[in-house]
Amino acid sequence: MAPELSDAEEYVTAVLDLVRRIPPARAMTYGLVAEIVAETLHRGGPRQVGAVLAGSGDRYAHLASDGDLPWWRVVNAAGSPPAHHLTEALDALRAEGCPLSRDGRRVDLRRAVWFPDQT
DNA sequence: ACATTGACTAATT
DNA sequence: TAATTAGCCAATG
Repeated sequence: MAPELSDAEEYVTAVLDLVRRIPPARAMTYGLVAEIVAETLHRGGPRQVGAVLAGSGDRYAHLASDGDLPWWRVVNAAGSPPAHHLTEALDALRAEGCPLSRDGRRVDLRRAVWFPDQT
């Protein structure tokens, strides 16, 4: 059976599980991820989601299940990927055909945004 | 306890 | 459209 998780681990797990479900060529915003998670855990905000993804490679590596985390599908409210890995994220998004703005520097959220209940 | 920090956001200019 | 500002929530030291 599943091991007991601390509150922090529970939150991290919820975020990672949701992000893993984002289909290729689609995207979610930090705020949207935070809302969905908060529906069940009743805590956290956009900045917490950012903190989880920022630490998914080190601090939370033990919960990140290897490296299969499509972190580039989570962008800010303006559609921009994290500044630290901007080009890498944009390359990945372009590669899977995610709708981008005309200048190709951000996701066209009007077309690409994904909600968990729409498969 | 308190201050700082951040892969955020919405409103304002 | 881009820069600034104030609010936000929880982790960290």
